[in-house]
Order: sequence, then C-alpha cells, then structure tokens
Amino acid sequence: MKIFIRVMKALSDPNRVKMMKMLQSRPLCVCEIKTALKIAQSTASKHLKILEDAELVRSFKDGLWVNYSLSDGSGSPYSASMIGNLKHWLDNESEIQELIQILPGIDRHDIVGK
Amino acid sequence: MKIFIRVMKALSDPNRVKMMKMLQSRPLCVCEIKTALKIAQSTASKHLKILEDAELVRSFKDGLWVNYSLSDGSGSPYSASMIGNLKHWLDNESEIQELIQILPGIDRHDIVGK
DNA sequence: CGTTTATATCGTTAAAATGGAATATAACGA
DNA sequence: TCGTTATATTCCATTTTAACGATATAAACG
Repeated sequence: MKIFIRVMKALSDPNRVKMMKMLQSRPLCVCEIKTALKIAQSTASKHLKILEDAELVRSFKDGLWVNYSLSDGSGSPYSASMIGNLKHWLDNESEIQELIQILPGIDRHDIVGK
Repeated sequence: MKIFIRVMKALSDPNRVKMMKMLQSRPLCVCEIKTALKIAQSTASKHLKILEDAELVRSFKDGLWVNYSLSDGSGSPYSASMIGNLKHWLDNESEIQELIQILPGIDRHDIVGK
C-alpha cells in the first residue's frame, strides 16, 4: 500500500508529471529540467528525488551532471504501469506539447549557471 | 492534465484507496464505509466526494441512504484505467484483506447512529 | 407538522506539501 | 590545492490536505 501511495503522490503534481513527459524524449539533467519548467534548481532537484523514490525515474552521474531518465519499471508494478500509461497519456495537452517542442532547443552546455 | 492530476490526487490517500477496494465487493453507503474504516462520518463523506469528483466512484440516493459504487470508467481514460488496475492491485495486502473480510458483517441497518 | 436518521457542509486545527533562497557537497580543471 | 560548476540539502514561508466536531440539509415516518 505504501508503495502504491508513493507512486500516486509522485504523480499528483503537475511539474512532476511534466518531468515524466519530458523524460520520454530523452534523459535530462537537473539544469535542463529546471530551465524548461522555469523553476528553481532546488525545486527541480526535490521533485526528481520524489520521482526517484517512487521508482518512476532513475539517475546516474556523468561528471558534474546527474542524468535522469525514465525507470525501466522493475521497481514495482505500479510504477511500471504508470510509466507505460504516461507514454500515451497527455500527449495532446498543449501544456505538454509546448514543453516537448522546446526541449530540443535546451542544452545543458548553454545554461548560464547558478 | 487537470483531470489526470485529480485522479492521481484522489488515489493518493490510504483511506480513499481502501474505499475503492471495498467498493469492489459491493455498493456501500457512507455509514458502512465510515464504520469499516473507523473514521468520522464527515471524513468519509468528504473522501467520497473527492473520489466522485475524480469520476472513480458514483452515487445514487436510496431514501435516506446514499449508495456509492465504482464508476464504470466512462468519465476519463485515467479513471477507467485506475479502476481496472485496482481490481487486481493490493489484493494481497493484509490491510486490505482484513477490510474485505469484515465487510460482509457490516450492515447499514445495524449501525447505531450519529 | 415535528422528529428521527443519513449525509453534506462549515469551522478549526495539525500535519504535509510546495517553492525559493541560501548553504553544503561533489566533481572537474587550472 | 583552489576555484568553478552542477546538484543536493537545509531553512523558512505559504499553501494544501486530512481529521474531527458541530451544524445544516433532506428524506422518511409518526
């Protein structure tokens, strides 16, 4: 039950759902995500931790960067199912479409700092 | 997006998830649910409203009673999917099993009052 | 009509979630 | 080693959520 609740809670926030949708395009670092979503770095980092704790997302370091990508779903049936469903859900929401559209123009090397 | 978030939020609370699992057995009135979950009547009523707003549950009046039952899923693909998944999820959680077990012994006619 | 009963709503309180600024940590490079 | 950069963590303010008791509403029944 706790695991299920954790997954539902993780997907109860618009910014976290947007992160899931963005990660369907490609792995992203924290700074790319915070830039796309126009939120503070600490906020992005915290949201990603919540997604990771729910096993919806995984991370691996690449030098200074931490790359986040969708989990393979081996964590729990709940995360697996939601990861799968989200692949086709919300695709025609303009809010999501705009995000996906700007994503190719966002590159970690171009992000100013702080 | 709003609809999706509403469904996720509705399923982010243990009492509400328990209600969904109980309703898989049979339609229930508020007083049966509050008794099974040992919560205040106003609390049960509010939770049911949240489930209903997410189209996970529907209600119809029967005299003084209001019967709640699982929605048929026509409200949204998100509610439909979650209603379906919950039919086989969480079945082996002891917390849920105990609830389902006491359910046959709970009858609206036996509930004392207030 | 007045009473009783089941449910909904309101008011309040405590706990949890969210967001950003500031600080700490970790890794790279000069 | 020192400085820089990306991320994580902490702190604080604000908002949201969950719970209960009390009250309001609505339907049945005398």
